[in-house]
Amino acid sequence: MRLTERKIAATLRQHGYKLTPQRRAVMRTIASTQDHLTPAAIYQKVHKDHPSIGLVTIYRTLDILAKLELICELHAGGSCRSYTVGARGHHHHLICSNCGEVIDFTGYDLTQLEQRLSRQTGFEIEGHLLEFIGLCQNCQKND
Amino acid sequence: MRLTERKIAATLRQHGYKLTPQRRAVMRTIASTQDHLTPAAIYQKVHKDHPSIGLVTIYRTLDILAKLELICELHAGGSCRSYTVGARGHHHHLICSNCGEVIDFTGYDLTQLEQRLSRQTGFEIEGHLLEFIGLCQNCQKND
DNA sequence: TATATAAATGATAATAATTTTCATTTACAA
DNA sequence: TTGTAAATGAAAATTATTATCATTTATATA
Repeated sequence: MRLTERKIAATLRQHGYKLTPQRRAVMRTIASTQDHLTPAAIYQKVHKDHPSIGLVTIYRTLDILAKLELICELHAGGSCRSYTVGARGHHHHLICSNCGEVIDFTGYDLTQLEQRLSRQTGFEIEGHLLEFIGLCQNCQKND
Repeated sequence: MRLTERKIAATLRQHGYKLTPQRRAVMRTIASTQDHLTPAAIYQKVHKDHPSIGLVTIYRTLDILAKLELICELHAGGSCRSYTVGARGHHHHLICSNCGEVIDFTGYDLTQLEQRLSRQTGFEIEGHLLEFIGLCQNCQKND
């Protein structure tokens, strides 16, 4: 099922958010493409039709839509990074969203999936990022 | 096999990078903990013993170590995000590191792994991030 | 339909993270 | 020992994001 502007509007209402022209514009822009857009790119597109809309409103709207899971977020390198020694061999991360604790885990192999994707898309795959986000035991208690 | 300072030094040399006291200090700091550290955190730690070292050098050193795959990078929300309509149901991303094209793929289920991790670590898992990075067909040609 | 009100907006400033520039210093090959 | 390319530090420039606050507006309800 394709995500429609109507669907987004309804969900906003359900959660008590107002339906403003600015939000409509952002929704329409995101729904109009399959591409992934950065906040700045969305701002530029929206700005053409609605020159008075502010970048801040874009950010606020994106936060809401992401919280309602109407849009999804991805990270493609760049900022917000942290580092650790690279445990030899493959490992992935489990990150506490509250305190930031990171647990490495091993023993999960994505080779097959990688081959499938490579075959299906023609991509030459260089690497991947697999992370789970959640609350660690400690932060669950102190909630 | 644990990553040692010696190992890091050798790899640097192999790739024609000089072994400076500043790089030693960064390496020693990263190798001394299992935690994941942000560039700023690494800077603070290094700064105690070597007050003259600059944050810029930390960034430069991290870039090199990451390129040589001696350390690994993770993204824990925050900046560097982009958005798309959330295709209903689960999907993950395949991102071209050159042109930024994003392909969504479905049909890969991480539920079992999630349950295993939850059992083993006590985490209450809220979500995950699975992305493959590579070169799309087009960018492979124009190389 | 008018209106009260909480929510949303835009402008601006503030903060944070990262990169660039460039003059100076330094590791190391010869 | 020395020449040279590479690395460094300081400072400024970019870029991304968030906070503040006075003004406007969507919408529930009278």
